[in-house]
Amino acid sequence: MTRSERLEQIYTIVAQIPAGRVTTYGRVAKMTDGATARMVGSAMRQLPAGHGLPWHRVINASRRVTEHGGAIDQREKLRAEGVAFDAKGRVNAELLWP
DNA sequence: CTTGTGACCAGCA
DNA sequence: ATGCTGGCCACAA
Repeated sequence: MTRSERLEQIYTIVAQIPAGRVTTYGRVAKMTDGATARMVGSAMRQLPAGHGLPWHRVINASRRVTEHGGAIDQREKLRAEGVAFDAKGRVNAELLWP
């Protein structure tokens, strides 16, 4: 597997996450062939503008939004899609996409 | 619930 | 080549 092939896999998988659902870095990584969770995070970080990918539907394994530059926007986008956060900032486990 | 530790691997200085 | 750093994860304690 080359680096760009894994990137494509990551993009393809993220693009398949339905609106109003979320998944985790590790889950995306498992669906690819050889990518690690860190690479998924790195891929999301380097996304160009206007990519059209629902990057905001990717959260961490504890069902929280990881602290980073666009975390506020991420929560807002999810909320706009109907993803509810509880008082501790966690999303409902039933919203997880396999 | 919280921390700490080890594993993972692509970039970059 | 080496060393450090990441939108992380699983598994302790």
